[in-house]
Amino acid sequence: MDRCNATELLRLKNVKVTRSRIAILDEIIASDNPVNAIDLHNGLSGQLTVNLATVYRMLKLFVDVGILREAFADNGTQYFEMACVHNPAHAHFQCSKCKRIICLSPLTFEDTILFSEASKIGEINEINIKLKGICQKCRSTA
Amino acid sequence: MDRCNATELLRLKNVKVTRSRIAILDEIIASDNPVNAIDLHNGLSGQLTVNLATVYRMLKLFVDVGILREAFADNGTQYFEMACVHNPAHAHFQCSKCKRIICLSPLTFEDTILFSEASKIGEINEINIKLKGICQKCRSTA
DNA sequence: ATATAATTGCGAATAGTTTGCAAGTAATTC
DNA sequence: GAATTACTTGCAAACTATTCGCAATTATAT
Repeated sequence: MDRCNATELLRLKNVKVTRSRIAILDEIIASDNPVNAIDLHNGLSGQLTVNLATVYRMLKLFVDVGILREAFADNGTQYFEMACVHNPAHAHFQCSKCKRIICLSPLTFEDTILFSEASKIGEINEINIKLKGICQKCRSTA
Repeated sequence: MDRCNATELLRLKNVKVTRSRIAILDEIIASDNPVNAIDLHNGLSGQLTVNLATVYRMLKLFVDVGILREAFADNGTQYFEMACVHNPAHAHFQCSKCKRIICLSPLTFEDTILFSEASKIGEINEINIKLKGICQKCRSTA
């Protein structure tokens, strides 16, 4: 799977390139699933440490400049994912039992027909779809 | 628009019928938009007062027994709506500027084709779609 | 009417997130 | 390469939404 380069991406978006930002953004780029602030904060490997408040500030900044999108909220926690060309918009499935998140295939043009009504109401620039249920594993284990 | 009767609904779901529950449920039934705990707490008219913690407990209970569904989360706040026959599942549009929420038309059978992939992953029992953008009003005002 | 079990109010706790401010650091200019 | 400037960061405290324990209250079954 192709991934973005953190430094290039930051530079491209005209935000200052700092050690901390690269470290956090690298984590997000490397993750196959949406991430939250606390995981990112804990997930820092090795010597570098980034304050949790700073992580939150980064997440907000990254969303503002279009590096990230908010994937979904789970139980009052915000999850984010890359908003780059390598990660087109898609729905998420969450198992209510094991809480596991699965990213579904990118939304297709046909899918967006679903939103024709909404496009009459306004200009859509964010689509958020979350499906909840019981995954196969949990179903067979039950 | 047809609406449920709070007392009947509570009885039907086998949960105890109390003054407080009726008051809160009545508010939700009467609302044309998803509601949150604090609005419900503030929205109590007249003499009856229900503790905020109790409102949260009710919301959780009502979701558990299937009276309510979680409509969406906005900025860390949960919004709920009736899950009865009068209010079939539907997507929500939110204007990022004026924050107004608009309920879209009920999801159709065709819409659910979108979820065929997910149904291979597990049994879906909750669908959550939120669209964000700028509504016509805000666009013309800008 | 009484008994029983569930519900509620209250206060305090918790979790996630935001903010102010002083100190630190990246990028710019000389 | 050092000085300047504006942006970033750490820290501690504030804030918001939500949850919890416990004692007092209340709905239903007897």
